[in-house]
Amino acid sequence: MTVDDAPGFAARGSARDLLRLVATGAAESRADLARLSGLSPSTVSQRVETLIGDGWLREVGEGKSRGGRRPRHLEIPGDGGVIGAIDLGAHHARVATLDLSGHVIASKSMAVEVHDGPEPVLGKLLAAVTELVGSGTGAALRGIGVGVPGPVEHSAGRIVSPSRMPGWNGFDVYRFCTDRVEVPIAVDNDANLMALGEHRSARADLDHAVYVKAGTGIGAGVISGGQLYRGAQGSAGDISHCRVVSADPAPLCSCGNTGCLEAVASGAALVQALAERGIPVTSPADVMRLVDHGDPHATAIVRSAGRYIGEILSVVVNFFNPQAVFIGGLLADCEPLLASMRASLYERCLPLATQTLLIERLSTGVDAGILGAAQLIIDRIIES
Amino acid sequence: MTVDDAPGFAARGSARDLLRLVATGAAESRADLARLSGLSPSTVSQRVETLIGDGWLREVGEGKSRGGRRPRHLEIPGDGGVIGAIDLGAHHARVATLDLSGHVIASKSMAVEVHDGPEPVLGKLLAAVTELVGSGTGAALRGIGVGVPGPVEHSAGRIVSPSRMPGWNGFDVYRFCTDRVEVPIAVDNDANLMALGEHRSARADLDHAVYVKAGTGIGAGVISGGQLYRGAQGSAGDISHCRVVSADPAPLCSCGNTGCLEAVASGAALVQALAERGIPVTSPADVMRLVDHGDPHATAIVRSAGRYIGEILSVVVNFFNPQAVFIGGLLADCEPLLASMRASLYERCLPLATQTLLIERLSTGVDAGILGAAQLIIDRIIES
DNA sequence: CCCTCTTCCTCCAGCAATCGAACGAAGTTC
DNA sequence: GAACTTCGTTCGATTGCTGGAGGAAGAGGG
Repeated sequence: MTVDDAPGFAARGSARDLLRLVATGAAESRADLARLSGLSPSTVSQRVETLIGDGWLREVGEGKSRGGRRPRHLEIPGDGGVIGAIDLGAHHARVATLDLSGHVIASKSMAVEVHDGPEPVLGKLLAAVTELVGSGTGAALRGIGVGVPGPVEHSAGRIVSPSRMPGWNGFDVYRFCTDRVEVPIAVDNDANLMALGEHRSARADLDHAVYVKAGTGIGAGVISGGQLYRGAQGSAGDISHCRVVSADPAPLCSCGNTGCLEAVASGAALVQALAERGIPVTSPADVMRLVDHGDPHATAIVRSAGRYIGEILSVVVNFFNPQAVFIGGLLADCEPLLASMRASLYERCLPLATQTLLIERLSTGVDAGILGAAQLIIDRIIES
Repeated sequence: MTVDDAPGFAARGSARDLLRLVATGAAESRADLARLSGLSPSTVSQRVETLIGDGWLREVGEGKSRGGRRPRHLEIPGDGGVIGAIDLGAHHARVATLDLSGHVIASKSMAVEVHDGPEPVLGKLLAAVTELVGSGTGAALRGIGVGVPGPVEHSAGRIVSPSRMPGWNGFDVYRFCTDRVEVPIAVDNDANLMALGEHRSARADLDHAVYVKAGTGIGAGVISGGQLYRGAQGSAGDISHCRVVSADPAPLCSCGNTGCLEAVASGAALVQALAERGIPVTSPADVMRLVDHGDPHATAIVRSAGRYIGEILSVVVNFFNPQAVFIGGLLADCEPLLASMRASLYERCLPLATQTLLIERLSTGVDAGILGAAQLIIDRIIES
């Protein structure tokens, strides 16, 4: 009512927040930090002092005067350590090293098959990360963030009943990694990491947003109150098995139900549907290529996928009333899909919920997942 | 990762929280408060002192010894003031007075028709509240909480594009009330207030829960992180116009779309559907009576309503992953509806999301709305 | 060149919230 | 009646922050 509603800004001012302001380039000096964080100059000064003492920040030269004393530039030291990131997909993975400000130093995509099972896949990826670290400047590895394409019990780092990861059920990714590498490990769902990465790196001003990952599978990550929202069991955002087609004959899903979103709109589903019509595709990337070449069947099927995703998202948008919906993953690059998803959302949501709703592609693209993985580690190691 | 995830408890310890512990009967002494709030005994003592000074608490006699010194009982004074509450429905309203601990002193149901327009309806209800206050102990009125069956811009107290409240669009309920009564006024959606009331009064331990109100219309309130979640525009929880039936011919909704949840599962929709089959019903209450009497048509239609609600809720549960789903409103008393809603949820949700999910009727019943209205006012006036 | 004004940053006193430890008050138990 | 519990208060100590004074360093005007 009128007066004293919560200000909407999350409480900015923790050591993490100050660091992020420097990392994103929003602040370059103590004065900047004071202005942006709302803290008093004295508080900022003393916080910065401890951050410098702990190696999180460094003074480096001076900036331009704005009519008075020159500000002393702050930056996050490049030699303060590197963070490893793994973003595992169904058919390929992306590994990277990032600096403490969350910027990518080196990255690499590689073909892996999730159904080869956890040990060989994770072993290969950990090796790739250590190789990237080794070929770098020699800065110490501070931790590794891991994203996997299935439900993760985040607090334990274990995989729980994934439908697209045969052989991974109950596998303890956290333990597997900590047994092999002696640094902090954080494991989460790929969609959650995508959400975290895009949010922190591109639109940290949003309080409530939904990030849909449409690749071989379909998932979503949720930001609520400026933070990653996980829900009661940590499965929040998992819209892959929402039923979208009630008519028979509805496609059978790997989860045993029929008409799941994943069974009609995921990359895997599109491949299967086209293959059944005799069109030779073996991967979602093939489908995207066909669409780019103007193949009518592929375009039609991609359009309907967008409609289906929009159908489920319309419920999500009405219920959650976010400020923005982002779409990422392989299928996000496909204009027809985005268009039909938008149409479906605008058609079926409350006008109140869509009047200022942003519906966009990820701005961080394929890097979102590894950016999020790094953020997870930064959050972990920054306090103490 | 294993270790330092957030504790899940919301920060307990504000003056509000202490008061609530006393109000709900969970704590009766300073020692209880210290144990339950996690604060140190000294902090509790001094907080309690100021609360007593401000008239929010009172010492009253001593309790039984538990092997040592007897605790001094604390209670919320009955003469500290009363709170007015209005819970407006489409065809009837409930007004009440409550004490500062949020317990109902007196309540009254009355027939009103929302389509008579805002001035006459609100005028009548405000009069009813002041009458209830007048017939009480003479304690001062501290504020009035108002719930209305449509979207409310909570920060302004104004109604925005309600589909079931002709003539109310844009009406400033807040101003109308403050112009007539010189006490704090708080306005919110009826489903939000139902959620707030049930959560605070019955299950304040839940962090994430969804409260569905199924009456003449259909709405939902959301608790996230122990707090009422409103979303970006304040329309969170509004699932009434989610499309649920893709088959033709889908019923036309008052919003102009077809197949909305409200058009197939609300009380109004059930009345219309039965009337079209020549069964003489004029209100949702009639439908409930028919179901109680075992009328097969009414039971069948109520079952399908439960299934439709469950269908939308399954998306909500997958996405939001709450600990509990509660159902309230007139239709909630109907066992077949609850049963088919449960079936639909269990069938279509991730096992992970439903394995510990509570699906229940409101425990505070018809009072939930006025309980929530009082909580809104308590929140407003308690600080200062 | 000097004086004034601005900006950046630090130092210091002080406030507010909380805690821990010590202690007094009041009871129970054996 | 001595020992042990429980309840509540008092009294520093700590923590986190703020505001103000003021020093450092520069811009600009006469």
